[in-house]
Amino acid sequence: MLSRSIEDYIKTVYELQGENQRVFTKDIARSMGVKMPSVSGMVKHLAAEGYLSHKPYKGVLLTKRGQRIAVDLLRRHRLIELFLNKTLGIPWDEIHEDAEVLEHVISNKLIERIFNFLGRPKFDPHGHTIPGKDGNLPLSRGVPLDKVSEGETGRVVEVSDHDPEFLRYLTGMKLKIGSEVQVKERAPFGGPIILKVERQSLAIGLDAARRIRVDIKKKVGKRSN
Amino acid sequence: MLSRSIEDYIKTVYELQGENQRVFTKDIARSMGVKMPSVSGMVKHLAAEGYLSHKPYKGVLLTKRGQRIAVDLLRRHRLIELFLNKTLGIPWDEIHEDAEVLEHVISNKLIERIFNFLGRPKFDPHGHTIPGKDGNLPLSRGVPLDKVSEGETGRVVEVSDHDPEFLRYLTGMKLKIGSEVQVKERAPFGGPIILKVERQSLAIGLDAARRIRVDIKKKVGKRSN
DNA sequence: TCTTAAAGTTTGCCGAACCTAACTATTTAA
DNA sequence: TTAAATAGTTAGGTTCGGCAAACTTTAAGA
Repeated sequence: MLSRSIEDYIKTVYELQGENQRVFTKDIARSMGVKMPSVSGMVKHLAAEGYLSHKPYKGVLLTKRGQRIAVDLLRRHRLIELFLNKTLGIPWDEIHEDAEVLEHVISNKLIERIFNFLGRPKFDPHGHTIPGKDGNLPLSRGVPLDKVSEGETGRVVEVSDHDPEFLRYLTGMKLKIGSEVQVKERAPFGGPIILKVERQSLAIGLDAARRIRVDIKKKVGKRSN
Repeated sequence: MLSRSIEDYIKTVYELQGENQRVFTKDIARSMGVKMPSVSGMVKHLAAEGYLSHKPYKGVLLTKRGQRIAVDLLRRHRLIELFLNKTLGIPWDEIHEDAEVLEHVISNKLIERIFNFLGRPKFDPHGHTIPGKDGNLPLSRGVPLDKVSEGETGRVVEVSDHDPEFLRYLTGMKLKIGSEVQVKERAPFGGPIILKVERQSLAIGLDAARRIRVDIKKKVGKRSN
């Protein structure tokens, strides 16, 4: 049985490493709220156990074994979020912290019961894909909103879940999974993106737009490319 | 924040102390699966923190403060059991171990949400009363089945939840909360009790009978006492 | 190139919660 | 009443996960 702490380190590296970029001691320390020597020590341990590879002074990279643990945690996390949301009606900006704790302690048996109870779902309340029991993580749908060109219309399919403040901001603007949005205007020099949502006009910052993924609606009656 | 370990010690003392009898090092050690020196050490710590009083060589007793923590845990435990049973349909012989872990990590906010979701229930799936948020523990209903006289009829209202084997034994005999039972015969010298359940005759050992509480049905047309 | 700032590591320490071994108090029974 | 058995405690050690202080490596700029 892996300790809570070890699981958290692996998870943090997974989140920071993005598209397989090396992850540095300082970033792990900042993200976990511990000091660098603690990270150095744990990294050495995790490397010895084969969860990640470590080039001293050059950062770490998860091994297959480490990846698998991180993806399993992600499965747990997302199923727990969906479960809390569906049963207790806990809003999407409040489920993350509870799931953060529960993902480490809920038994596999319970997770599979939850999975079946929820009807073997594909997405969590933020629209994130739910990894399979086999460790397979389906690709995200859609594209980041900040990549969408003027005039295009799409449906919100996924939003970043780490910052509750951001989720409340979305809620305040009536943006949710499934909302239809049209990009009316993209201000230059990193300026806001002007959206049309439910006949309302709405300005949204670039940082926020990057955290929203939309499925572009194919224009009918016009061929693209 | 109390550690998992501290909460478990307090809970164990609570369970062992019954009607305010002193609890001994050996019993705590056996019940928790640790060695006696670990208990001595922790007891000293818990006494210093005011959770229990300790007379060396003479056992411990929870203080008001300790009692309160134990009862809060009991509330959490029972609400979690009921929640898992109601939502996921987990049978009564399997909910205990999950609840055992979850009671330590689920936030108060989540517990109160669960409480409301369940309709502010009074009993868990084993018929145990659920303590209030204020630390008030309602009395158990009914009387132990081994105290019921021959000829009397009652309804099962509560069963002990610690031994899954026992719960499966009850399930196998179609005994559940709400079952109507009549004591047909009580064998002498600690022999079995013969019950009538759903027109079936059924022999049940004294140890089992002690773990079942029934609400005696007042005989109509006859005055008692 | 050389110096300095930043990042990373090593060393040695701490507290929590466990352990074994050795010692002490209490209870029991000869 | 006293010896042995049982229960409890103390002393000292381990592992885990964290820390500060001191040192090393790498990167950046003069």
